[in-house]
Amino acid sequence: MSSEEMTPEEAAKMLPAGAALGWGLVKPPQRGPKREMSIDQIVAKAIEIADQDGLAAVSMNRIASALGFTAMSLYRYIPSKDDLLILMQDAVCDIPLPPERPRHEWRESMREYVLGSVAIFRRHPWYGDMPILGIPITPNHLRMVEWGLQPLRDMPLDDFEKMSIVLLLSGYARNYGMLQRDIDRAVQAGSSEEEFSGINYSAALRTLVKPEPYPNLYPIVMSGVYSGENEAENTVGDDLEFGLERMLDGIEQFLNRKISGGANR
Amino acid sequence: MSSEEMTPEEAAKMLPAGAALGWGLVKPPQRGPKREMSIDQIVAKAIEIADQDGLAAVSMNRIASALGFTAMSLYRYIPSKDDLLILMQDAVCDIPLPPERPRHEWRESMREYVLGSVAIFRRHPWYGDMPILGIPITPNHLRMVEWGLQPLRDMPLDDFEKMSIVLLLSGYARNYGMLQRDIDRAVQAGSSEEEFSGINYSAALRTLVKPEPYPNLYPIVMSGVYSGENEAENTVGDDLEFGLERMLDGIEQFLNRKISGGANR
DNA sequence: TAAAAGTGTTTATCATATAAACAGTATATC
DNA sequence: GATATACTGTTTATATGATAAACACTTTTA
Repeated sequence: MSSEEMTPEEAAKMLPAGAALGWGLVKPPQRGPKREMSIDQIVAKAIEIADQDGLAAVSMNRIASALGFTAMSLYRYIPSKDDLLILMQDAVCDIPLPPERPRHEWRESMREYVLGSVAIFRRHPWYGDMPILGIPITPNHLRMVEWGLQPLRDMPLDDFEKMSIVLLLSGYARNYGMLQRDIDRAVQAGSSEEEFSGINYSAALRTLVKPEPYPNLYPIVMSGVYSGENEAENTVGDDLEFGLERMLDGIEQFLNRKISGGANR
Repeated sequence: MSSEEMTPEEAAKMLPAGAALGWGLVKPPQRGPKREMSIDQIVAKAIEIADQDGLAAVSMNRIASALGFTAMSLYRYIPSKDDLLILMQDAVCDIPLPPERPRHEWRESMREYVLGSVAIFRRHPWYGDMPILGIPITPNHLRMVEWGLQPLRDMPLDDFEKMSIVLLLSGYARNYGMLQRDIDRAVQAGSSEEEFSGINYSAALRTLVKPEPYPNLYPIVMSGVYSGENEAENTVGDDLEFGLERMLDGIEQFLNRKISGGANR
């Protein structure tokens, strides 16, 4: 409601420290000894550790040690671990947007957006483990939202509808990204030897899932489809693509109804 | 591949302890002193604490203290905290399925399923904070999958297609449930006094999001739609419903194509 | 009537985040 | 140029977590 101006410095105070850092709103100190590290360096190392050993392995100690310093030294750069996590999240969203396409290729644009989002989850398996604290507020993360909005630019949609669609697609990307990550993990684990012992629960499920309280699930467990065994015979091909095309179809239908002017209920 | 029989006892060994407990595959001990607690009691208390103070507040100590025991006593019932989390997750999925509807009301059935799933996230805000470890393998959680499959029973779909659709809908429910939870949290926080200070970042975003790298996002931030300010004027009404109807439209179109026998590409 | 299995407790260990105090260093102002 | 100031990275300490090990006591089984 208030439309007063606001300086970036004031804005910084209203954001979590991690977000303020991400926006470059915290000026590096002028006096004192020269810094031996940098925020970027710390974040990069944290991401490296998370990529390799998971989010749980990211401790202040581990990061600092890997850089040759003590845990406490990190607090001279980043006020808390939560802020570090915000910075990590934002950092992996720093990917270049593809060139804009003509309006009629909006479906392909959206596919690009969703696939681009999913790629983050695959590249950084821990990304999906990060708690969602709220709407995106960091620069690169917001650029992902910008990406999602781009294909909708010249569509006959108001702001609410555009956001709803981006929400739908980004949510889908998140879901699918996490699924994909789980599959990657299972493949990694399975390729060793425990494929049949611990990770793969299908044998146990076949014993436990009875037609009794699970009439619809039962045949799917028995056929091995539930636990993703015979992927070779998968008629759907790619779950990502299947769901995505369904959603794009639904969106297209909504657009058509809007354009032809009918009530959209 | 192997289609040998398997006893429930053998199945139990292949599952995480929490899942085995959930299936009732761990027989209570025969000898020794009478137990003063029960697994159900522990899980119920853990859920109570999580509902009230969030998942982070759930510590073995806190649960045990609330029950009048020491932290270590819990380990006589549940082997690890991870297993407790599995049990919590399964417990809140213990909701009765609604009566089955005739085939032609499949859209309404799916709405019920999605809304039912979303309700779990609202009732138990911590539910969305639980890491997804893999496909559902606990009894109540699997009953939710069963619920999602139910409307598809007599549809001309193979197992892969059915699972893809349930995956799509359950993912959507999860996403929307977490969004709804975030809104609930913001409302709770905002109703006190910090509505304008910390939680609400819209003022800061208006300063930081420039037309420059954010041409499409910029107007949406400026109009206040991005941060969900003027919900009163929201044309979409309910984000949940909007996205859900788009998805159902997409699914319906897929079904129609399938029925009319055409190639679905 | 043991022996065995299991109870809840106490004590101890090992991470973890981070506060506080410290000795040294670069800059800004006089 | 001197010195106060704002830093630096480190050391030390605290608090909070999960959980292992050893304990004394209690039921049931043989």
